[in-house]
Amino acid sequence: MIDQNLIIENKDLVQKNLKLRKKDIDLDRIENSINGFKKLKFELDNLRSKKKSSSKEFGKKRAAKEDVSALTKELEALSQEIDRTEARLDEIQKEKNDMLLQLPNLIHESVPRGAGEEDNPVIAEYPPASEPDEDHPDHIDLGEELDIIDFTGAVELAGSRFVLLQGKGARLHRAITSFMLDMHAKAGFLEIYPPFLSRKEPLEKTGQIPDKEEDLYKIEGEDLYLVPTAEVPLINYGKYLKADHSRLPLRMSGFSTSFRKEAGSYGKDIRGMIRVHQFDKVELVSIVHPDNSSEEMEFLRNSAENILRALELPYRVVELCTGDLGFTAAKTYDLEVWMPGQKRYREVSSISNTTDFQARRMNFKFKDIDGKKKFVHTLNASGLAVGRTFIAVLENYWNADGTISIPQALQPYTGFDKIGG
RNA sequence: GGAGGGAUGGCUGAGCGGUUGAAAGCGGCGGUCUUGAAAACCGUUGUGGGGUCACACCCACCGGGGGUUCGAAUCCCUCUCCCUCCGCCA
Repeated sequence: MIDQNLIIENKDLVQKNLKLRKKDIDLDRIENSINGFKKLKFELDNLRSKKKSSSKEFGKKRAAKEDVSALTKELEALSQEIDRTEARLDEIQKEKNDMLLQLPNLIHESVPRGAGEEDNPVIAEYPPASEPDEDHPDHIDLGEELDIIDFTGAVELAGSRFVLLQGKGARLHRAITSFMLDMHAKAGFLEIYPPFLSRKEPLEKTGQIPDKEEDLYKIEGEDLYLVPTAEVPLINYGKYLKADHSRLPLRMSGFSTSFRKEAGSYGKDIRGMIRVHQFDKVELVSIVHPDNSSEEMEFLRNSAENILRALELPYRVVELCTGDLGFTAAKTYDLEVWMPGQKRYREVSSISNTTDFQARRMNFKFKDIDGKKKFVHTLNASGLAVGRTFIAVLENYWNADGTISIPQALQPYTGFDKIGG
């Protein structure tokens, strides 16, 4: 949520932002709604004030055994008027809040202009040493040949867009998770193992609801959803920890299996384990002083890149342009790993600064050194998506003899240095 | 699953129909004292909204929602969550 006063005081800025995001939202309507709300709130407060003092007077009069019938009538009438005004205010407030929740975050001024994905500039590139081989096998071929991925078995159990790993495949996948968590722990992130189910409220606070509600799995008959990312429990947990300036930045790493319906991506990446309903991800989250969020974003980016560097995987860094930026983000970098089997780069991490957008939604403030309460800034980064990293290892470490080498850094975790052969 | 008990400010915990936004203690902040610190003493200290250049001031909030009443933290209903005991269980 953005500051509602911005709509009144700096409507041009908000309007420009919407234009950059190609969103068509009627700001005048929101402005009217805000003003209407304020006016009615003022009226209501005055009525309540009157009632309060009259009620006190009533108490005194009755104690003094004075006649109270005129006052009773007056108060009854006042109460009725207050009820009516409250009802109207509730309505207008709900309407106002609904509209405000539809507004995306303000874009950071450093973000490049562009219409969509195709305009995202590549800002750093560490390409593979050699040219891609035309008939390089992909993870689907490799997984089946080496008997470490069973796609049809997974379909039998859970349907399409699920995957089942076995033997060394399952162990490599687990090793990647442990490796990542250890790296981040060494860098000072507080490791968190969160619940994989979440009540609705935390999802609203971090902005998945309503923006991405159709992508969430809901537990029938209960107020519980499967989390689409550990960002939800981690950021919300950050607030629970009650930050003050001496504890910032608060850096957490969290593992969670993530569940997404992938609604709206029918036909996209249907083969393989690139886009599945259930995937593991190590997430990084920072809660910081508002002055430091840009700097922190670079720190998170570096933390995520460290994993790719340690695994010696080719990758590039892309910055999302204005037209491709997510709802809550002021600025986003994507890390894309090279997948020689697909002959293209694929996203393994998304690093976003959501500035005070989530903080406002959840009323997440900290006590600054001057004693004032201010909104924190929140950031999140994948560090990294485990399944896609697994794919990248298979495809990049494939040898011409059909085997797959294990990256040096992972060998202490897998206990073997090779799959197949 | 069965039987009870509870939810009050950063924390502990009083209040159980009117002047209580809420005692007291702890913690936090400021000060006196001290070479410095501790202790002691004095003062101060909830959140959100409206309002203001900033104050002042006004309103709301005692787990959520609803009700009774002129008036509710206090009474009634309901939901949620937590705790204790028993059963079951990775």
